[in-house]
Amino acid sequence: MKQRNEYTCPLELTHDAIRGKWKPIILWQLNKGGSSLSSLKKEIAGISQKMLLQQLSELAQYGFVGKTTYDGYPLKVEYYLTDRGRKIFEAVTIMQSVGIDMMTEDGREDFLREKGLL
Amino acid sequence: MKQRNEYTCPLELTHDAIRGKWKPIILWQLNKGGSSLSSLKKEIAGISQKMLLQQLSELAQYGFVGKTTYDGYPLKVEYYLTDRGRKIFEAVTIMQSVGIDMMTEDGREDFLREKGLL
DNA sequence: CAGCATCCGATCTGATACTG
DNA sequence: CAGTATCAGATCGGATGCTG
Repeated sequence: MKQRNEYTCPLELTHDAIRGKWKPIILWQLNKGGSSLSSLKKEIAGISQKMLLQQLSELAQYGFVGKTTYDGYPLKVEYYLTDRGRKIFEAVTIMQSVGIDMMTEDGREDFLREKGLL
Repeated sequence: MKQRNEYTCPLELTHDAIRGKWKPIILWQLNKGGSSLSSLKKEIAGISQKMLLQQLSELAQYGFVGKTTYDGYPLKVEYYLTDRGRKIFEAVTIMQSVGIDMMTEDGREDFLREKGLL
């Protein structure tokens, strides 16, 4: 993910931080509890391992996600939301609720049909 | 802005809706009150007219932004936040606060310096 | 002042194959 | 199971010039 060279306000920074296609869903899943790479992959339909790892590491860079690696075989790793991750998750919650709003609003059937939601 | 062909959850829909580089800042500005194209352009440093118009119209498609056109010359148009826009703005507020968090947290100077924030 | 069209380089994403 | 590398197509964003 490319970031700006310069930020004029904090909002831009956070926006960059959750820009990726899968980030909100990853945060959503992680909020349910720590998870391994493979479980996340199962839970998030359509994501590739590359994308999952890439976006996880970006979320980690911004301090939204933490990671615990356990020794031994088979390899085991757990990803989890940090405090900051839980805070940004509040925004994700609002997004979810607005999304439900859009999906259920009357008079927008065409719009939704277009998007494959109906 | 390209959207998915199919959504598996409302969250994805909303995420797509605010994905663009300038959308959160536009929402932020509009929350201060209705505004014309040219004022927005002045208020948002670095945005081009094309991007501004494009993202405004996408925000309008999702029902976050409304638009009033007045007759006569010179042309006059006012963009404003809808109710739904004000709701998604709550998420933007959280993003702003998390951004401030990241900017002011101790021990991350290097990270922030990298991003041109210090 | 508001808005549209086009061209082009920068980025993002996904598929695939490979390593510890 | 976890993670990395690479390559190609799709998308995005910015500059510029034109219209009502």
